[in-house]
Amino acid sequence: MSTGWQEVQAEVLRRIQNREWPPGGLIPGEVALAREFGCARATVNRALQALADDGWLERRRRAGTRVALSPLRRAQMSVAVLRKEVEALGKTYGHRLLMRKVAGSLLCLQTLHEADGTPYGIEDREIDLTHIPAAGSADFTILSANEWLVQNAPFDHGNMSYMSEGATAFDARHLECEEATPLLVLYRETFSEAGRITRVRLAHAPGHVVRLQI
Amino acid sequence: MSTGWQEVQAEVLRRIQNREWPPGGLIPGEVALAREFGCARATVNRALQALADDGWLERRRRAGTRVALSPLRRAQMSVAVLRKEVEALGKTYGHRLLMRKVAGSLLCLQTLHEADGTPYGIEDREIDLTHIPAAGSADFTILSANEWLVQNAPFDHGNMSYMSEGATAFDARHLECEEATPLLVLYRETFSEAGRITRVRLAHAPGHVVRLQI
DNA sequence: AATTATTTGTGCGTATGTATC
DNA sequence: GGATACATACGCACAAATAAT
Repeated sequence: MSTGWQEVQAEVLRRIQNREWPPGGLIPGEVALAREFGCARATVNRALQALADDGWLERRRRAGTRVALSPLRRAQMSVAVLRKEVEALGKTYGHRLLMRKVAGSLLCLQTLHEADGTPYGIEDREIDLTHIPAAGSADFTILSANEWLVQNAPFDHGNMSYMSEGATAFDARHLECEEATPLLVLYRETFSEAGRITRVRLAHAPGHVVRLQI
Repeated sequence: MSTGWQEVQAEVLRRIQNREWPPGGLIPGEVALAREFGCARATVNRALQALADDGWLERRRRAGTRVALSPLRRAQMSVAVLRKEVEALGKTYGHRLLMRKVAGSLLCLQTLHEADGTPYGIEDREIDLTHIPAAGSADFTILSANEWLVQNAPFDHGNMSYMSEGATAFDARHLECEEATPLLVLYRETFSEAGRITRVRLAHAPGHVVRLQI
């Protein structure tokens, strides 16, 4: 057994997956494992730490390290830059600013996103100009608001929701589908310390799929 | 400045978010930061490592550490155990096995999931008995197939897709909605080394929302 | 209820490896 | 090849949490 923490991690993971160490079971302490693997305790610690971060182990001082009861697997989803999403499909991205108006401190935008010239999604967005004043003078016909904000308005936290909705008349007109066609719709809000930066509703074209690896 | 790696991490993250260290920019080396923070280089290393894991930094030997160009924020989504999902809403979970049949080496199951007695989702699943023979004799009326598999069939990898579909006649009957009502539908496949363990289609009740924090 | 023993958490200093400029 | 910066190892020490007594 060589002495890298990644190798220790791999071996421990193997034992978990092979049920040599069953879910809920206590595994040997760090010193014992270090002895077994012929490495320093810090190396074992690094490996177990990483496995705990990934949800395979649950560690508590004095209580020891247990194999997680339900090794919850997680999928990661990034906050999409639609241009990259489209280009990843091998298609040409385009977008058109359909509407821009200011209502009080809110900048309201409607943008149609296209892939190879066909509608990809229709976006309805509000940006708070008190928090992002630069947005008032940005030219969203060049860089879409979606991409401009990712680059220029770093956020603290936010939330996303996916829902299934029937196409509204507005959706149907721009996505070139029948009204009430089932659409995958994304809502997203992002916040800085000061408050909400932007809120967006993005209705994807019919048949759109959100894929995740787990 | 105290000397914990978490504090170093917090301070570095603050500088990234405040643009004191702009995207794409090179940040000071580990030794310099260790000097500044008055701690060991290993402590700085731990902090930067963690930030790199979270996508804030990109590190390359000899090239130094840079602030990620697009600090892509990621949302995590766990592979749902529906019972926990329902209970997290403060509702009572229930499930009913509607159909069980064996076709060749495939075990086919249909399960209705309920929250407080109302339909939550309708699941259509195939399990490969050659890979998970124990599934053939499991009683899925007690523990749902969803939960049984999470506990008994650890998987290597898999994929999930979310789509928007109109309710089929089958969906509509069990979810107590009109046909063609827009539904959020989840498809998931999981694999072990040997091959595909299970494939599932889960149609959520109308109005279902998938929420993610970012 | 207080004490002790055990286990993980995390720090330090140091040494060496390794990729890359 | 040499210099540089990160990657990761080692051994040690002490802190913090908590199970066991």
